[in-house]
Amino acid sequence: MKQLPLWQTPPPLVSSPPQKIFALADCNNFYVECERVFDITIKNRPVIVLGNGDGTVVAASREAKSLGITRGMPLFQCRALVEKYQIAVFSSNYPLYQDMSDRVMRFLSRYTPRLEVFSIDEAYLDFSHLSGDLLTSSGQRLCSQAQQWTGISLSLGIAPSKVLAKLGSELVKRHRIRGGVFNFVTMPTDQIDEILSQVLVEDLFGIGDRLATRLNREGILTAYKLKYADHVQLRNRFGVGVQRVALELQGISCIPLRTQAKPRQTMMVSLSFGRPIELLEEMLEAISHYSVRVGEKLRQHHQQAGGLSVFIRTNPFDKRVAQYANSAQMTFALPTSYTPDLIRASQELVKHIYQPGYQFKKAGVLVSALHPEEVIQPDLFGEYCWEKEVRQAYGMALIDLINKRWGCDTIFFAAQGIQRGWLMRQRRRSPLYTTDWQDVLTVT
DNA sequence: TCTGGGGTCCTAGGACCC
DNA sequence: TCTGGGGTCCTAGGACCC
Repeated sequence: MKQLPLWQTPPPLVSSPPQKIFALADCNNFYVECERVFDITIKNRPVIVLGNGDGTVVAASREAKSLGITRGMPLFQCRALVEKYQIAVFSSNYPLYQDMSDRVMRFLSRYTPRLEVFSIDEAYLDFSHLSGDLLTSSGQRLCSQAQQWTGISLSLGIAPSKVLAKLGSELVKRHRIRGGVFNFVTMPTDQIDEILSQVLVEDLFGIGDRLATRLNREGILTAYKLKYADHVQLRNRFGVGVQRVALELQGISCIPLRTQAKPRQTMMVSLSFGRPIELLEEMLEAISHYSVRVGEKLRQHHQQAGGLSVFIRTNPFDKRVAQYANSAQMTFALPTSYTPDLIRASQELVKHIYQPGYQFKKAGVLVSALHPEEVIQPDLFGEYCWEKEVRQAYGMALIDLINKRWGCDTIFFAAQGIQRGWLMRQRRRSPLYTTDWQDVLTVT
């Protein structure tokens, strides 16, 4: 007879576990609002913010959206609108946005210690400790205080799952709900279903264009249809992601709150050039320049890279020129964040994939297999040398310090080039109001 | 003339091992 | 002559997110 183990699995809980409650705090038109906090002349004007290289719109104010401008639209397509309606145009100012984001997140963390910073302008909060009748009022207080303390307005969705919470915050924006809160938790099921039947699947978090098209072909057009579709079928035909979304729509939480930031697995610097590059020499400069940026990022996060890859490509939108794209990767014998190592590696890789006669528009350097820098894994063949490691780390720290104090590229590597005619454009960036003493606003 | 940058997760397929 | 099956790891590519 089979012997029972000494320990027994505890019997299942009779009562169901306490309900989880998520709140998604989403900053409204975040980049635009960041600009508006420091420039009152654009409070009521339409505003757009352009992506790196000033090529496309990455954020648009409500006024700009109502004129027909959408996220992702190339600037040249809306230039006429910009002039006609005197739209204020900004290059993106990431140091400013990141700093404002940090302020918002610090503010949110006063409301709950269990907070997941999901993106630069969104965070999930654990609201499970609040009783049902307090959810909406607490949320409203949070929104008005955020506006007051940080200058940024929020949309808050409260629900038993992340997908529903996200949808709630979208509904706040779509219907301009006063108080800034949409609460699914205390809502009866038939009312939720009524709302879900008016939401298209492509508007759900986790369902992009491709999946939406495939789901539509199967007759699943609305969130309501997805919620009540057969899970096993969903999983087999569309993957586990879609199944999870369906369960989350039922209020069954499948995507947990991640309060501990997962260490990054990759880091990338990839930018379009201000003008196309043809010469290998220029490509080597650009790729070296990107490698320097990657090195700074690695050291800032106290990480070292075990692998590195580079890619180069022509402009896929330009049908008149010959197209070419390629990438190459390598592994370091020892993980490194030492810039000369990164430059050497990426230059070697680029030499392998570069082809003359093409007009290159974009390139990138990606580091992978990241390790925390304090973990050292000496290699089998004794290449590791502690003194050398310390000397290199010291050198890099010094360069980083100087560049931080006196400005980016006060000290730079010759490989980065001096003219840098290929650098991306960024003509309309606002001042670094919060991260550079020289740009602090003065009131007179 | 001019079309973003930086990530994550999942899946399928191949290599390898026992 | 007959030549397995299952697990794990890695990688590339696809899909998604903001």
